[in-house]
Amino acid sequence: MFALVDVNSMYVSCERSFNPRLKGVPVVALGNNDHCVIARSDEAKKLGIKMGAARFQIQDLIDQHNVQLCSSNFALYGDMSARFQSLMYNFVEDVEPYSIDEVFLKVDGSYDTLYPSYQGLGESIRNTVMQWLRLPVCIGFAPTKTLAKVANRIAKKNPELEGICVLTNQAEVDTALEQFEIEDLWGVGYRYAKWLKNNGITNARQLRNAEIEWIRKKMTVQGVRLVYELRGYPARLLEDNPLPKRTISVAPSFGKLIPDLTNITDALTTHLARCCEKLRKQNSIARHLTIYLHTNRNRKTPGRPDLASKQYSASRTVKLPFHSNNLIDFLPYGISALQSIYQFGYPYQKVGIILNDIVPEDNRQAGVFADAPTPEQLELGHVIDGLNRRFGRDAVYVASQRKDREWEMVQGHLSQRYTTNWNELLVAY
DNA sequence: TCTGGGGTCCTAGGACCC
DNA sequence: TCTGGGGTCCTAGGACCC
Repeated sequence: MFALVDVNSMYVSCERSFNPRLKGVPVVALGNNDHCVIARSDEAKKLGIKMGAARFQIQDLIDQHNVQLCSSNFALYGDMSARFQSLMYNFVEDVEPYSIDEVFLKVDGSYDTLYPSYQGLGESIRNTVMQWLRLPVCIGFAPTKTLAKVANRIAKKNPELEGICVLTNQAEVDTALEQFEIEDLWGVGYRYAKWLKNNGITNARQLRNAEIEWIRKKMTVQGVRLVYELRGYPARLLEDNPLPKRTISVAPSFGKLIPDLTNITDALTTHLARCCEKLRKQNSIARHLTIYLHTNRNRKTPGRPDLASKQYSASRTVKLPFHSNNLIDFLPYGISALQSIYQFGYPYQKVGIILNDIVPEDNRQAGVFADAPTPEQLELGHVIDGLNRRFGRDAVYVASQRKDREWEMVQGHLSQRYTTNWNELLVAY
C-alpha cells in the first residue's frame, strides 16, 4: 500500500501558520512580481478566484471581499516543506518527497501493531502535522501511487471524510474510478484528456479498461504504466533515494520591462550565480548552458507598430570546454551568448538560464585544451556559499554586478522568513 | 498597464562507431 | 551487378507534473 500526504493550499497554509489573522478569510499567494495567483485558500476559491489568474483580472474581487495578498516567500515555504517531509519518518521508513507539498509513503504491514488501520495511521499523521507545524493535510491510501493520488483527491473534495480516504477493496476502487474525471488523473494533461474524450473515455474507470496497445501508441509507455496502476498493479515504485537534478534553471521575470543590454547583463550575472549555487548545493558540475531572452507575450501594445510593440524571443546554447560549477567559468560564455541574441530596441521581460549535462562534482575531468581547476578554485565557490549563508544572500558577489538592480522583481506583500532568519524571528515575537 | 517558475520523462531522427 | 547488422550518443520536440 502507498499513501500520498499533501498539504492543503500549501503556500497559504504556511502564511497562516505564522499569521493567525489570515485564518477564516480569503487569502491568495501571488507569483513573481505579485502578478499571478499561485495558491488560494478555500475562501478565495469560493469567491471564484482561479489558479493562475492575473491580479488585475480579480482586482474587483480583492477590493470587495478584502482578499489578503501574500507575495511568494519561498524561503519560508521551502523550510516548512523540509520540516513536513522529515516529520514523515516518524511514521514510516520509506518516504519519497514528491513536490514542495506532497510526499509518498510506503505503508506496509509492518506498521500494523503501531497503527491497526490505515485510517488510524492517517489520523495520527494528520494530527501530528497540525500540532507540530500548524499545517492541514489530506491523505489517500491505495495499492498504487496513482490510486493513492485518486484517493487523496477524493479526501480533499469531500469534507465529510475529514482529510482521509482509504481505497482497499475492488468495489471501492470501482466506484471511485467511475466518478473520477479523466482530466484529473495524474499523468493526463490537457491534450491527452481531449484525445481520450474524443475517443469516448471520460472517466478513470473507462481508461482502466482500455486496450493497452492502443493507449501505448498515443500516450507512450507512460500511458501504459498509468493503465496498469489503475488496475492495481504498481508500475511506479517509491523513489526514496532522489537523484541529483539533471536540469537546473533560473528565469525570474524582471520587475519591469528592460530594454538595455547593461541591465540585462547584470540580471544574467545574478541568475547565473544562482545557478552555480544550485549546482554546488547538490555537488554537481555542468557543461551545457542555454541563455534565452524574450519580450512580454501577453502585452498588446496599441498604437504605433514600431519595434517597441513587437515580440521577440531567441535562445542560444553553448558547450563549455569543461564541466564547472564556478560563476567565473560560466560568465564569459553566458555574456557572449546573450550578446549574440540581444537586439536593440525591444522591451524585454526576462532573461533565462538553463544548465544541462550535469554530472557529480567528483566526476570532473580536465578538458583536453583547458587546465583542470586548482583545489583552491574548486573550494572558492563553496566558501562563497558559506559566507552568503552566514551573512545573508549576496554578501559576496562578483565585482561586475551592479548594486542598483533596476531589473529586480517587485514583492509588495512579503511576510517574514520566520523559520530561517533568526533576526526576523525575534522581531516577529 | 498588468498574465509564474522549475522540473521530469519519452521518442524520433541524425550522426557516428565497428 | 551485388552493399549487413548491431550499436551509442546527442538533440529537439512533445507530453506531463506541482
